[in-house]
Amino acid sequence: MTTLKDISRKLSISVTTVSRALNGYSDVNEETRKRILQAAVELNYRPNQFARKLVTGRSGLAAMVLPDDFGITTREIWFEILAGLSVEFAKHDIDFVLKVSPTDQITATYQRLIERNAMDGFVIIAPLPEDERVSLLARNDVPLVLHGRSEQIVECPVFDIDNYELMLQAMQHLLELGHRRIAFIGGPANHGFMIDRTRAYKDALAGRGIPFNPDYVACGKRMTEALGTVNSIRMCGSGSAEPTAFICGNTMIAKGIYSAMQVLGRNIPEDVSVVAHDDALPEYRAVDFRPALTVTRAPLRDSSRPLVELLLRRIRGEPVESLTEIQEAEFLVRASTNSIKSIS
Amino acid sequence: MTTLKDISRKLSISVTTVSRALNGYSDVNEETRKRILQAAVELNYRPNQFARKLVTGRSGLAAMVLPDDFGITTREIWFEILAGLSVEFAKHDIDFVLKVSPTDQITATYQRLIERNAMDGFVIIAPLPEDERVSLLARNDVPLVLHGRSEQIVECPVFDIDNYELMLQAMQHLLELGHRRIAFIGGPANHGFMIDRTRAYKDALAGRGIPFNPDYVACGKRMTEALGTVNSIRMCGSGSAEPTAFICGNTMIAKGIYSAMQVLGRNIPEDVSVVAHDDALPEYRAVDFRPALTVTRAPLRDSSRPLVELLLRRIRGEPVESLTEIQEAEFLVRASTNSIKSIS
DNA sequence: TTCTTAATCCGAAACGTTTCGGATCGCTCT
DNA sequence: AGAGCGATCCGAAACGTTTCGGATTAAGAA
Repeated sequence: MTTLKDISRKLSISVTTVSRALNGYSDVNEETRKRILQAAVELNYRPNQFARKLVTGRSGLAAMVLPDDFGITTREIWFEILAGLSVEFAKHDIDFVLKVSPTDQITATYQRLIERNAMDGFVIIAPLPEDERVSLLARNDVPLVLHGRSEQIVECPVFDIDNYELMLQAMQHLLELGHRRIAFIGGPANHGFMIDRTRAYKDALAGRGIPFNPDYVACGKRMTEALGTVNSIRMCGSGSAEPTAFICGNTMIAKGIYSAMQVLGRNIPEDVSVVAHDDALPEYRAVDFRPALTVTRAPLRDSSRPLVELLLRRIRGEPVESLTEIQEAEFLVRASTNSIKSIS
Repeated sequence: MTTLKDISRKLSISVTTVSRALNGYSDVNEETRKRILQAAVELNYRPNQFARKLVTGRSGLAAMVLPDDFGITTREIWFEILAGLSVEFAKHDIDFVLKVSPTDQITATYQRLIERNAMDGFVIIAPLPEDERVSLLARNDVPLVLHGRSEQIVECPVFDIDNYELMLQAMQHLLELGHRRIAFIGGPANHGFMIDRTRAYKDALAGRGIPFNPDYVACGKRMTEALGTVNSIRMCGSGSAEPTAFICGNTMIAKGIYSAMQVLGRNIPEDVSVVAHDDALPEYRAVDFRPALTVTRAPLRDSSRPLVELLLRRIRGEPVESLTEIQEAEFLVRASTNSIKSIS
C-alpha cells in the first residue's frame, strides 16, 4: 500500500504539502500540485480511510438498518432501495453498510451504532410521525436523511414525493370520468404518506360534495397483492354500493385487484376503473398490466440520488432548512380507467 | 466519546495495561482487570474501530458486491442472503457493506476495494468454475469465502450444499416410482451447482440403463417462474414423448410448472410428478403449494452462519484445508409426486 | 534600505489504539 | 548473597492522515 510518505519521499516534498495538494488547498503551487497528482496515480495511491477518520472524525460509512420482518413492504422494494443507495453512495466514495435487526431491537441497534460512532450518517425510510429512531439520532446529533416526511419537530433533511398532489390528481381524473364510489386501498394508516394521501382523498371528495364513506378505504400494514385481493373482494361483496373505481397505494395492490376482478368476473375498465401509484419496480411494470395500468409515477430508484446528496450536505454542515426536496409524480393515463357512463 | 486514556486517567493505570486488560492478555492481574472492565462499562467505553484498524490492519468490515442485473437470481433471494449475512456478521461485531456494481464493472469494483484495503473479507455467491473475482481476490491475498464450489485451484474457504447427493435423491425417488421420462429444469449450465446436479442426473439415469435425452433438460440464466412455465410447456408440446416428471432447480421454477400444467390441463401428481430443490424462501413455501411440493430442502438462511464463520477463521489465519463445509439437504416427500403406474 | 505582503512550503502535534522491549518486585533455589 | 523466574506493569513508538502555526523567499511599497 502506498502512503503519503511514499509520494513525499519520491518527490522530496513534505508530507504536509502532498496532503494539501491532494486535498485541493490553495497554498500549493500549481506546478508542484501537478507533479504530486501524477506521482499519486503512478504509485496508485489510495488514502487510508482509517487514518483519515482518526483525525477528521469522518468514516466514509453510511448505514441503513431495517427490521427483519421488513416492516411495511417487501423484500423486492427494500432491495430496490438498498441497491440504489449503494451505487449512489459509492459515487461519493462512501461505503454503504446494511444492518438487519430484529424488529423489537431496532432502537438498541441504533444505540450501539451511535456509541461506536462509526457511521457518518443514516437514511431512514418511511418514518412514523413520531419516530423513535429519528429522535434518537437527532438527539445524539448524528446526521440522517428521511425518505418521507416526519411530523416531529426535529429538523433533518427530507426527501419525499408529493403524496397529497398525486392523490389529488388520481381522484380528479376519476371524478371527471364520473366516478362517485371510489375506493382507496393503501398502506399503514399511521405513516406520513398515507396521512397525506388520505387527506387528499377526502379533500377531493369534499370538493365535489361527495360524502366520505369509510367503507371505501382500506389500510394494511403490508402493501402486497394479498392486500389488494382481499379488500377489493370484500368491497365488491357488499351488493349495490360496491365501488366503481379503485385507487391503489402501489402496483402490487393493483395486481391483487386485477386478479380479484378476474375471479369476480368484473372487467377492467368496463366495470371498474383502477389507478395506482407506481414506484416503477421492474417486476411490476404498469405498462405490462392487461389492461395497461393508469398510474401516478415516481420511480423509487430516483430517490436515492437526492437522498444521499441531502445527507452529504447535512454532513458537510449546510443548514437544514435548505435540505428539503419534494418530487412531483407523473400522471400517466392508460387503459385501466374509463368513464363511468359506460357501466350504466 | 470515551477513550482508553480516560479509563487510564480515572484508574491511574497506564494506557498499555488498560488496552491489554480489555483485550484479554494474560499479563494483567485479575484484580486490576476487573477494575478496568468495570470502569469501561461505567464510562461506556467503545473502542475506536479506526484507530484499531490503523495499527492492526483489521477494519471490522466485510463486503459483498453484486451485479446490478442480479445475475442468476432474483431480488428476493439476494435480499435473503444479504439479510442473513448482515445479522451474522453483526454477531461478530463486523459491519456488512453492500456494493452494487454495473455488471460489466464488477472486476473494477473489486480492484478499487482491494486497493483501498478497507475490507477484511468478501463473500462470493455461486462462483463460476473459473471466476475472475475469485482469482483477483486470491491473487491479492484478500480473504474470501465462497458459497458454492469453484473449480479453480485457488484455495479458499467454501460452504456448499451437496448438490450431487440431493439430485441423486430426487432422481432415485422418481425412478422408484417408475418414472422414465424425467425432465430437469435448472439454472445456468456453467455454474458449479448445475454441473454437479447434471452429473447426478446422468448418473442416476445410467444406473438404471436409461439413455440420456438432452431434450429433457433445460438450463436458463434466471431460475424464475417464467423459466419453469415456458420450458415445461415446450416439453409437453412435443407429443407422446413428453416427460412424466419434472425436477426443478428451485421452487420458483416449480411454481411456473404448476401454472403451466394447469393451463395444459395436466394434473399434479396424477399426470405429472414434480419435485424441486427448496431454498426455503418465505415467499415460496413448498408446503403451501397445491398439491404440496416434494422437495430437497436446504434453507438459504442456514448458509449465512457457516459462511461468516468460515470467513472469520480464514481471516484469523486458520489453514484453508480445514475450511470446507458441505451441508446435506433434507428430502421431504409430499403430495406432488406419484407412482407412474397411475397414468397407465 | 527596510517593511509588507503574497505565494509556497514545512515541522510537529494530534487522533486512539496496539505492541515491542523492557522495568520492577518479591520469591525460590543454589 | 546472588541468580533466576514469574507475575505485573509501563514508556514509547508506530499506524497514515490532517492541520496549526509558523518559516522562507521574492516582489513590491515606503
